[in-house]
Amino acid sequence: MTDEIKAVARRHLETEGANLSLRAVARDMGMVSSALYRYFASRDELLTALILDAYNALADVVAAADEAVTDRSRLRARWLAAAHAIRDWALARPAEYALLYGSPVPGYVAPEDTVAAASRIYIVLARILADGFAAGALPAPEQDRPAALMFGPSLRLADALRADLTRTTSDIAPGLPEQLLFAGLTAWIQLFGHVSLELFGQFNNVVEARDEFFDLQLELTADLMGL
Amino acid sequence: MTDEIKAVARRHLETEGANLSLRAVARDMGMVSSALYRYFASRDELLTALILDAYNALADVVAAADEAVTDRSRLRARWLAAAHAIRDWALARPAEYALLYGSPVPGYVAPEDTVAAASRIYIVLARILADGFAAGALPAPEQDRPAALMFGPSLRLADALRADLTRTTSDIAPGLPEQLLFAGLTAWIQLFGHVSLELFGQFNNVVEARDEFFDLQLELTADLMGL
DNA sequence: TGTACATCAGTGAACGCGCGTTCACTGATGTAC
DNA sequence: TGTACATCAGTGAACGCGCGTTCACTGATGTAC
Repeated sequence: MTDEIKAVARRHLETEGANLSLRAVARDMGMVSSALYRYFASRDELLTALILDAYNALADVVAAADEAVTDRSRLRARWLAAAHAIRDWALARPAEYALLYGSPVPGYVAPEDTVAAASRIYIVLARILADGFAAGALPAPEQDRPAALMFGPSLRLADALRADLTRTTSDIAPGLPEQLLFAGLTAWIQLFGHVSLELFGQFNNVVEARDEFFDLQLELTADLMGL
Repeated sequence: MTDEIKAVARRHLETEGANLSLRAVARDMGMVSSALYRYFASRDELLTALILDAYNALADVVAAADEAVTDRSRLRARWLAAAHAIRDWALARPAEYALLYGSPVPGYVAPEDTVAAASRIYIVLARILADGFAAGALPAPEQDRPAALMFGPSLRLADALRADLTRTTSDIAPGLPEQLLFAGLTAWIQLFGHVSLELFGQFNNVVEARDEFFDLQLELTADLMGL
């Protein structure tokens, strides 16, 4: 029953954005609005449930795409599969993607429990790098490989940033060198930046062949990480 | 007078997001809500005016930052200056940035005239590449330079994408080779992706040393374009 | 097999609020003669 | 210098709507004896 409410609410997100209306949801279900309070204590709680579900659905989809690459040493294939899964999911459920990664909903503050769900996807992505590092398949920062680009003498990490990377590494991918995490964050920005710009309409009148464009961008990010 | 209304409305955007309320704006100005209709025909028209102003303000700031580099051949400095101007502006006016580049406002459709304003900033950015190309200061796609990364044999541009690039080039930076535009688009995604993710809270608990992080990302994008 | 009772999903009315937009109006200011 | 008129910024009431949340309630279903 709460599942049905959430399904209807998700449908409303598509047209109304995050201005989710309890009454409208109830109306769509042929119920009276107060009936929803048997299942959710407030509008914000319903919104939180939707956000949690979305984070988890996305993480599931990405983990499945990664795990579908049975030869775990094919790091590049794993990255491409995971990234495609993210974009496909986002294109299929734009409103839910916007809920997670779009402009913050005014007046809504995400409760603590969303943090863990939000980081699941990052753990999946970081594992690709961590596996590669453990297998010795990623280039060391010094080597003359594409990924080495960013670790030239002029690109020393400041102490504060190094501390961030160390902390995030221990949260998400214990043992991963900070330079690899940095490369991963760069790819992350490129990936989510791409999907967000595309979804939020910034590609209109600029790039229409979006699948091809995305594929090329992905190859770049894979090079950047040395996959 | 319309300026004062817009100023108050901008203040409201900060707290309410795009759920801008005419009545609230009027209240803040000590007026009755219907008085606003002497200046704006509807709520959407006010929103459009705010969006236009924001696009123009951002483009102005970026153009000024670029032009402050008096030696026009210092392409890398010009790119860094422009990019910093974008981020600084976004951090100073997060709500207006979100209005332009965040999730679309449900039910609001931008009228035609916003398109020209929206592309001004791209013209400024593309001019950096165009100047560099005209001066012969940018590496040819074949050269063994960082920017050449993305034009290896495995990264052929599909016809549809090539057509997009040609069209966009003629809109924004006539004469610019499509490979350079592609590099520019990649940098654009990295830049706006970074600013959006940062502003929309995705860096929380991940990267706190954001200025340093941004600087490093920018160096990367500059390398990528061969500046 | 039948009665008494508890559970609990959903109802309907109400509270108090906010919204965009319209419309006839007031009343001050400026202009023309 | 003084009167008549036009302009026009802002008013106030109203329309019709939607919202989240509360509360006492109905009435069907299941359980206990």
